[in-house]
Amino acid sequence: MTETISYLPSMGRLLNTLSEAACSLAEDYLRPHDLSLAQWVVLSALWRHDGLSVSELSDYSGKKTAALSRLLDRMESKGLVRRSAVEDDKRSVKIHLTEKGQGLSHLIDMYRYVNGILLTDLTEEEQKMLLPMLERMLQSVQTKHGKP
Amino acid sequence: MTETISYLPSMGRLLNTLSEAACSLAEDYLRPHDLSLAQWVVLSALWRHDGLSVSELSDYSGKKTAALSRLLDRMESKGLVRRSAVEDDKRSVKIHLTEKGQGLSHLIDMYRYVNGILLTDLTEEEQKMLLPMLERMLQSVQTKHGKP
DNA sequence: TGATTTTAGTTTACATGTAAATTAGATGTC
DNA sequence: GACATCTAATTTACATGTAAACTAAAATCA
Repeated sequence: MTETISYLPSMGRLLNTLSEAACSLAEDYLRPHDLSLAQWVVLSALWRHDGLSVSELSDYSGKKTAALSRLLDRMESKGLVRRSAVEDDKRSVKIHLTEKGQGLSHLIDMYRYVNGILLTDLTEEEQKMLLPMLERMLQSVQTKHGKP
Repeated sequence: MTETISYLPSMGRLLNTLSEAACSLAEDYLRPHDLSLAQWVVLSALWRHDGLSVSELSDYSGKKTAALSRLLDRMESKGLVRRSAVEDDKRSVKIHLTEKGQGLSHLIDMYRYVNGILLTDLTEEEQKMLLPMLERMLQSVQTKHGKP
């Protein structure tokens, strides 16, 4: 590799790179605990509110139920969660933490670690502005995609 | 689903959601042209500078060569690009656009479409601040991950 | 020059995401 | 009550990303 190729600033590209870097940081943090970020997201929902259904987990995590199905398979065979039937509705499945899953609940603060690093070099003022800006951007995009 | 579950604001989560939403928008844009975003990223490098090696493509796109190898397989069988040997270095492989690949070069401006939507609801002033803020965040994260 | 180390690319194994089809169980309407 | 429709979850097929092993070729160096 000799020269770096310059390209026009793409906000999407930057957001994507930044997001992936933040995810890598989270994965680094979780790796010693043999947990993936995807699994952490599920656990973080259950730590706050055990016994959610798959659909509720989907709403919370933004993952499709198809993705969750398989993810939960792995988490179940790792002994992190347990599926249970619902009396009233035989289609529905509730997900419960096992002791092992509950035992990792101190990791609920992982995102603070990532937050801290992300915001290291921003002034107080910038930090205050950032969240609403990102939320407005998300709104704009979601309006164009799926929820118009 | 009855109640929405509230959770503390995680910058990583927000960035991730935003990034994924922006990617979905890009995929929507590209779908009619039978192109994935990953493929577009490769093509966008080649449109600017045809005949890059796999390593150079990796540097440009941020993708690992392992990921590129298979991606290029698919793009090759779709007739978008062509691999060619390098005289001086038999290990190296250069990637060239085919006519079909070249013919899609008007899509190089796709990211402007996404940029436009992302920035719709930000003031001029906010837009000016955003890029440097995101770049500083990226710097902070990369310092902690892999490039310290 | 011959052995060792680096480098470029590929391959393999696995985790994850999406879309579309499938299954089983509710619901609604006549 | 019977049939049509909707819903919850799963399954399947496929694209993509990572890490680690592998291959072949170049570069280093003793």
